[in-house]
Amino acid sequence: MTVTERTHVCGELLEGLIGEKVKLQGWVKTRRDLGQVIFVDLRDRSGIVQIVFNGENFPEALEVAEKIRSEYVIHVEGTVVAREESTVNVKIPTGTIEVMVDDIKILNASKGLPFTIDDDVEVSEDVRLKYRYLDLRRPKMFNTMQLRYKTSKLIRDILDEKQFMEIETPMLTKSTPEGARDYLVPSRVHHGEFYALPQSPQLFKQLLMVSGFERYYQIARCFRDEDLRADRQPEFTQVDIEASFMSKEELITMMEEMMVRLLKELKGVDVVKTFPRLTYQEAMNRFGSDKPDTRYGMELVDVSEQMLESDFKVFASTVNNGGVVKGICVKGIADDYSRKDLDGLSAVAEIYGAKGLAWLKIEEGQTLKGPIAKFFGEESAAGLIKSFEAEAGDVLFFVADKKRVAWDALGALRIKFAKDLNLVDSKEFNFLWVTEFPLLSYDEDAGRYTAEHHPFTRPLAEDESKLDTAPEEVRAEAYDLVLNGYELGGGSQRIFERELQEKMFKALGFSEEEAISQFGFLLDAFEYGTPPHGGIALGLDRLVMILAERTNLRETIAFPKTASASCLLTNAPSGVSEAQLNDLNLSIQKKKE
RNA sequence: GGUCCCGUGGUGUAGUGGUUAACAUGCCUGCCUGUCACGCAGGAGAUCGCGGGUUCGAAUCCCGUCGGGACCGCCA
Repeated sequence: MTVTERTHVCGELLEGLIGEKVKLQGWVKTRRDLGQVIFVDLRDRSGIVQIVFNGENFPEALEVAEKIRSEYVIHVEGTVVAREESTVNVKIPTGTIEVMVDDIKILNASKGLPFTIDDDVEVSEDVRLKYRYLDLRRPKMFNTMQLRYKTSKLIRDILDEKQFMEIETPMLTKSTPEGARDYLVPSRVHHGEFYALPQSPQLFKQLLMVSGFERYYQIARCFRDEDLRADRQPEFTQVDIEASFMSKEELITMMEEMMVRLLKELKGVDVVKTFPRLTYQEAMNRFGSDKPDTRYGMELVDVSEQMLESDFKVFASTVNNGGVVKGICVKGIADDYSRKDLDGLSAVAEIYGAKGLAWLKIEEGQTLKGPIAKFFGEESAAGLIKSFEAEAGDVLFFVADKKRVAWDALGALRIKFAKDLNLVDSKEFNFLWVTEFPLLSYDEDAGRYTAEHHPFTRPLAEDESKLDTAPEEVRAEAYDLVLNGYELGGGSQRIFERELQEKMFKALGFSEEEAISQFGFLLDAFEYGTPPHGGIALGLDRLVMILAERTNLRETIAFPKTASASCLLTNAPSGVSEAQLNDLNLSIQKKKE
């Protein structure tokens, strides 16, 4: 037979076509061989249709059909026929019809598969990644990739409506200090010199503002050579946005509108039009996180005051030495957690540097139970119960330590309980903004201040004067967009005056020469009429991950890296030839022991 | 750099000191004209990631190593 193009796709074949001759191409999903009749579920991107080979009518076609196996790609020609009522398959949309095949050609055979192409089959992730091209055949993966495409398409449409222009920026760019470790690319032309892959298009997008584009965006690939996490890949995609003459409020409103539309059009979910805002301090104090998940309660309560006079010396002395005592109340778990279970939770707190995790069970009649209960008299027990709004059956957990440790440990414990107790509704989408981040934080190892966001972030106007005197008190005009406990994106108003930018570099411990050699081009640009500007960058992979209700970034990336940053499909990274190294004047040192 | 979990036919699991290494599914062969996770009968397929140690004896215990995963550090 001569193979010509297909006339229809599998998922579209409906009753209206009964009696018509059709040509189909696709993959064999399953084959059911009953001897003189063979049924095949033929799959293409659009769906599945049952095709039938009947030895009575078309013995030659049946003979070929006997040879086909799962995932063979075939071309078939036949007639659409209605199924008898008793043989209708209600599980598939095309279940009322089938195609009686009169001719078939095998276009490409398939070896035995490493795993079945089916959403319900559990396969370990290393096998999936090695055969990613087969993994992506699974409908769930196809749907996620489609969701990703629809997300970026909709974002482009929205930004286009608002007069934003997508402009590409270099992938081979300059390595700069600050921030994450760079991926370096050696230069062949310039002996001993390197490009860096961009950690973000930050500097270029600011320069585009100087150039007068006013509204820029880019769906940009970014690279950071740091260790991976479930929600962190070494290369990832940012929706990078920058606008001139746009206030923080205008930008926030625009982003809120964008998120509302994404949720509505992609998930059919209505979310509140104005997102709650928390200052950094408030987020940390209430949730122990700068990206809090507000779909559940268990907020942190500070009981430092109450513990000043406590008989429990560990708590009292911590507060007297400038530390804090903070706690959370977990509702109704007293009967389900044994003393051993509760003691075991200390390990969670200890990861974050806490020396321990104290707990108290609340019993009927406002009494406390637990190893430290004896330190709390009737009055202080009542005080604690009131502070936590606790009831009988609840358990209180306390961390007494430096503020940072108490935040981190209790914040993590809160997340753990939400997960263990199944308090999280994956159909709920809670956006919020976190504002007033500290501009700088002191890095003990480096012995200097580093930028909390990045060195181009504008300090809040009222804090600007403290840049020289009390750098750690300066707040940034920055805003993080948080969704369900994930940092979706971060943005800020930028410094656009040379003088202020120089001041900022100075606060970061740069000498004048260093600032000029690293960022001189930016400082120079700021002297040629730079508009006030600001912007934001959204993590597209994370956004899609949450929309797809997944908890792992690899599920939203077609060809992701493993936790050790390798690609199991291509085996990258890998060695290169001597000739390649010679071109670059590079040699490989022995590994340090 | 660190802590923890996992590694057993193609795939997913069971087996925690002596088993013929079990089960499901997939694969192969045969039979079957209405199946749709087809069914029935039979068959092949695993030196238990790798190396070393303990032991009369190791898939099982110990050490190392490699690979996968989660987290801490790191991630402007």
